[in-house]
Amino acid sequence: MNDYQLKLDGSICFAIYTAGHAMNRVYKPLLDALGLTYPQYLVMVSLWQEDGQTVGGLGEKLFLESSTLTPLLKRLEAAGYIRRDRSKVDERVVIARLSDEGIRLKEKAAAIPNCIANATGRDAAGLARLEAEIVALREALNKSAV
Amino acid sequence: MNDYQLKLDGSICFAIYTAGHAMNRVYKPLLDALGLTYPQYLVMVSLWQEDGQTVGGLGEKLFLESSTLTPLLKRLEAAGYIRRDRSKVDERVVIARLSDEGIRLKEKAAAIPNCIANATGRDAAGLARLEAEIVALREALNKSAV
DNA sequence: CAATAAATAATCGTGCGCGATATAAATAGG
DNA sequence: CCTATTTATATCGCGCACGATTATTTATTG
Repeated sequence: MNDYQLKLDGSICFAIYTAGHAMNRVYKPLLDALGLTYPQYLVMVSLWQEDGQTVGGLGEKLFLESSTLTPLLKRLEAAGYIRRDRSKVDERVVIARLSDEGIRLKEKAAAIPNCIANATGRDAAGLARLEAEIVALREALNKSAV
Repeated sequence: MNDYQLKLDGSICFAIYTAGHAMNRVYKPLLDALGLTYPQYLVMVSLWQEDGQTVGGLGEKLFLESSTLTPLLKRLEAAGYIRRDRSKVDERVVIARLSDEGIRLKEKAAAIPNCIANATGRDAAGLARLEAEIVALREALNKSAV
């Protein structure tokens, strides 16, 4: 029962891979205006939802390692959007907090989700349904990976 | 009508972004056994379907730039899986061809699509339907991007 | 047919993204 | 307490991935 062939078309993984690139191309001009990359934008969104998160906490939410986040957070700090402070309670922990400029940036970013939604050409219900399916796929893959 | 908020959950882009990472984690051990990365695997799959493709042709299929493909193809060549030759007809063009070892590698890779399909926990029909939706999303995004 | 434009790869710089490893702090055990 | 282990972040090396630029070849045009 070797049903699945070595092909690009018909491969859900290739579809996700290329959809991710396509998505980045849509975000790029919008994020350039804010001086952010997409992963940096994700960190900012996470901090706008809940300020003062640890590196590990952000990593769990965004599925990223400290080896990715540490330099990224340093760049956000250099850009003036966040501060990075060691926790007083536990000196191992680093906490990322929004700066005033980082807080102000939220308003400039507010229009982005609608721009992206428009670019997909789908209505809210269709997007929500598809998003739920992709999240379910992600969860299945994450469970399967040892 | 500012319906869409700055949140991670509910964002189809974040879902795709993280699903791509999850997918990579599943592929990694399978591809490590072949000495390939996922983008390298995509090039090999493309060449197994049609040997002797130009850099530009591969770029169109895989949605990648020459600045990504050139070094990647050089690594595949260094690994002994392909050769890179200038076209005799048009000296601007570089053609990637499978080596004997590259041809043999296809058999070792044959089981991978089934492994991945199993990891998704979905049946063939469900995967095909979801893949079609993600491809449609990709096309919509690519059209929207100027 | 020579000057110009277009096409094709390649190069360079920047920023992910991860695995492996290191460093330092906190906790556990004897 | 004092050592051993665990935890949290940081560092390093490698491979994408892209935009901007360059080099070379081919096609076009006056």
